Formats: sequence, C-alpha cells, structure tokens
Amino acid sequence: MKATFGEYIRQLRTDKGLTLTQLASQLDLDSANLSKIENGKRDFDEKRLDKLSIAFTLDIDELKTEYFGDQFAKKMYQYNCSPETLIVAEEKVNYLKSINVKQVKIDF
Amino acid sequence: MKATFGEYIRQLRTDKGLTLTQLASQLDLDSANLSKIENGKRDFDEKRLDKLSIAFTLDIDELKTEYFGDQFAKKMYQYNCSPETLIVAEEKVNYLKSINVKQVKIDF
DNA sequence: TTAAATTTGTCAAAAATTGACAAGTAAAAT
DNA sequence: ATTTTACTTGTCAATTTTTGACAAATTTAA
Repeated sequence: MKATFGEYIRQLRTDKGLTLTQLASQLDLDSANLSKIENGKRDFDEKRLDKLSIAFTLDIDELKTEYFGDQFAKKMYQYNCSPETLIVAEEKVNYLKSINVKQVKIDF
Repeated sequence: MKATFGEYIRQLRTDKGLTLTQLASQLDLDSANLSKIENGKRDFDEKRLDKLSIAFTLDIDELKTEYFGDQFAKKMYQYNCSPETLIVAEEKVNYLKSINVKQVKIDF
C-alpha cells in the first residue's frame, strides 16, 4: 500500500461499489467533504477511524498504521525532512515508553 | 539523542548557561511558555526552529529531524501506533516524491 | 531572607479545522 | 438529447485548537 490515505479510501469505496453519499453517511460526513478527503484536499478526522473500520471491516490497528503513516509522510514531504527523522522518531517512542514504565513503577 | 524535544532544548540552554528569560527573548517568546515547552506541557512552534538554530548555531536540518521525530513519536505514543507505522510513512514519502516528480516532468 | 529563576494557572486573541450548503462539472441512465 | 445521479469545488460561519500574555505561586541560590 503506497497510496495516500485518500486514495486508499477511494479504493475501498469503489471496490465495494459505494457512492460518496453512501459512504459519507456511514461516516457521518458530508459527501462533498468526503470527496475532498479522497482527493487530498482535506484531512480525514481521526475520530472517524473507528467508523471507517466498521464500514469496511478493517482491523483498526492496520487502519491507524495507514492513517498515521500518511500523516507523517505528508509532514516529511512538506518540510523536506530527512529519512533520519523516522529513525529518530522510533528512538523517541522507545524513550517515551521507557520513562512511562518508570513512572508506573514509581506510582505503585 | 533520545530525549524529548523539550529536554533537548533545556540541555542546550543550561549548557550555555542561559536563563529561560534570556533564551525566550532570543526566540521571541514568553519565558513562562518556554518553561512549559521544556517540560513538555506545550509544543514548540515550528516557525521558531530557525531562531533556535541561530541561538545555538545548530544545523537546521538536524534540528528539523529532532523536532519532527519528536512530533511523530508523541503521536505514536499517544495513539499506541505500531512500529510498522514508520515503515508505512517511509513508503508514502517515497510515493509522494514519485508522483511529484511525474508532475514536474509533465509541467515542463 | 531577599532576589532571581522557574513553574503553573488562566484567559482572551489568533489560527486552524470542521460542517454545511450552493453551484458547478462529469458520467450514466433513460 | 436530456434528465438524473455522482462527483468536485468554493465559500463561510461555527467550532476547536493553539498561542501570547500576564499574574501568582514555588523553587533555587545569593
């Protein structure tokens, strides 16, 4: 899956033979705005990820991976970030987890 | 460098023997807000990255790497994203670059 | 114990995102 | 051909989020 998140949704939708209006209603969204989302002119709101996963019986974690991967990619592209950014991100996630573990251990 | 972006700034600042007020003024920022940034209670605004790079004679690209790496890590931690997210992000950056190249070639 | 440095709370202003609708174009069905 | 359906685009007020600013602690160190 290399496409943008918008292209991904469009693929899912057309594969299932749904119109914008049909899917939009399942997502509690205006069809005009869904069109913009699919065309990369608006962001998909993360609070609708669960509805999207239900609409297409997708695993929510895979969906989050697609969604946040897309978000990060857009930022990196926009700001011309080096690939190193992602390695740093990985280190920092681990760092955050490690200090949280400490916190939890201290708290109890 | 595993620390958060806030911890990173604090390190730079104290190493140079600057007070919050002194650095804040270089960044055109309130010292109270800089304190919050260092303590992870507010976000550093990306529009000040250039001022930060000047204040500490840092390479702007390294700084961006730290900054966006931190942003991504926070999101991933917050939403409990799988490490796979970063791989997807990398693929999608390449995808965005590839379609942009096409565009450019078509445009001229 | 006084002064400087840092932290925390609050809130209005500014900025960004969202929802909604109107008006357009494109595609298809009749 | 023309009507209907699907999709796209533009706009804007409303909501939400972020920011700047200041007052009032608390902590640290002279």
